[in-house]
Amino acid sequence: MEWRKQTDFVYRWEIMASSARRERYRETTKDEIKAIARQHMAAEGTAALSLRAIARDMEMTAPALYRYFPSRDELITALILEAFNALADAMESAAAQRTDAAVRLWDVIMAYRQWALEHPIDFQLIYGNPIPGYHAPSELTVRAAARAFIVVVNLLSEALAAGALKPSPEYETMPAAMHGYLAQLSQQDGYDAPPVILCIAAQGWSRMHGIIMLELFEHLAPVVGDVDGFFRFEMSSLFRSMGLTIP
Amino acid sequence: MEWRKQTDFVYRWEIMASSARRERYRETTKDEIKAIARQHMAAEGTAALSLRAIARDMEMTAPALYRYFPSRDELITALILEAFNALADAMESAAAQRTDAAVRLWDVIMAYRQWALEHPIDFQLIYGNPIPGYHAPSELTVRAAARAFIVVVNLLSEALAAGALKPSPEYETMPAAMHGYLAQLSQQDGYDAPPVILCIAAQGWSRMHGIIMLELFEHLAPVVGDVDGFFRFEMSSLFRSMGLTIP
DNA sequence: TGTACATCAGTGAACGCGCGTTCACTGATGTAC
DNA sequence: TGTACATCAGTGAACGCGCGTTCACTGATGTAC
Repeated sequence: MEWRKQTDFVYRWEIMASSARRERYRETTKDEIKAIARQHMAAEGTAALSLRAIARDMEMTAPALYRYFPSRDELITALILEAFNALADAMESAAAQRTDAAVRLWDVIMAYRQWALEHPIDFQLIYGNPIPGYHAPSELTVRAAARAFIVVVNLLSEALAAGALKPSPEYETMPAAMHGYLAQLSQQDGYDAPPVILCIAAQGWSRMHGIIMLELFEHLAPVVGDVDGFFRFEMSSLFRSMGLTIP
Repeated sequence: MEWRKQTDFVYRWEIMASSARRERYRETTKDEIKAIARQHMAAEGTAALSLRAIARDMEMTAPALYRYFPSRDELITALILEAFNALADAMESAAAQRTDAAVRLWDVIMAYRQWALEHPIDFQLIYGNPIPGYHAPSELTVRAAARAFIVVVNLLSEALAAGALKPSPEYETMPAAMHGYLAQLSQQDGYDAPPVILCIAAQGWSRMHGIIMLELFEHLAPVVGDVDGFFRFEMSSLFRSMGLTIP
């Protein structure tokens, strides 16, 4: 049966080539589904996502979508994970442009807000109200969310090591429970940074988040007028308090 | 027609008494509708509010609700306005307990977060994703939202006047556009405070908001462990930077 | 006080709509030898 | 290379559900004199 092995090999090649083509087509269609889902959410809000509406826009019938996603919830999960990763990608690529840690940290912060403003729906999807009836598989989302946080933590660590970051003595007054948790967290993968760094990262993150969230829903503009200026001013203040020079 | 006037008077009394009773009943029912609406949103998310579901829970038919609210959107508006006012009430009452301005400011900040945690749905309703298909009448909501902000502004003004609040010189670097807007805003009713104060209020507000929003959707606990401690620590830091003593 | 009338809360049926999901199917494409 | 077979995308009908809103109505309560 020498020839059999031979032909088996050829067939396997052909299978691969063909199924790869099919696979590529599948991925394109999946991407289109997700893109249209995002369009709908942008127009009507995250909670308005509907398989039938997506199918209508794709000139397909609704059951056809079940070839690509086993249910509405799995589609939402895919969108959420993609959003978390896109945000982290944006931050990582911003961090990769320049050299100085403080400058890169600034770039990352600006990239975070920019991504949020350019993808308001994805931002709402990951950080806003949950969609009725949907429950995120937290083991997946927590890990995806951590990626973005780690970018900031690493830059802070770098700045600390370089002596650029000088944490104020007030961090010695950090609550004991929090310090304990952070000390334990710092041993986990991706988080090899002292509690002070993790605390600063959390502060920076929550301050950014507050402004962006208020900005996204138009609560901030009536109060400060120049939201962009306010954001930069607030972040400058944070940098100054850490002894970092503002780019 | 002397007697007519007499009876007219009596009748008007009776009308008042009866219609007042009916009016009271109407208000009770309206309150019940709103309470059940909140229950449903708490269970399923703000976007899941449904008149039919409310009616079912009240053992009524759905059309009956139209005696109390002309449409679903008006019910949502009522809920939003009530939430804004309840939050402002909580803050005002916290501000009224003690005497020292810094202490009262601290109390107000704690009351803000406490209200948010105790009324997560109302908080999402006013500060979270909009409900699909609903558009808030901004002329009403902006004014309702301002009440809470003004409480903080007034306390800061008081602390400034008393010499307790010492704004750092970094406020001189405030963006020009923002400074201009705040200067103009300060002339409006309720806002008689210099730009520095309005800027500090906005900073405090957005910092609180970021933490609470992340906390509400369970994003913060995995990062800092002790959310309560983190919030107090972050607010202490703000107080320290303003020269205010921490209660 | 009694009586005709007006007001009001609430009903039940209906309209027209949209939803997620299932199922048996068709027809095209790829696989096996 | 030709042919039988398997895989896969997509259809169309259906299930059972829920939604906001309208309409003509009933029956209780309040009003007017």
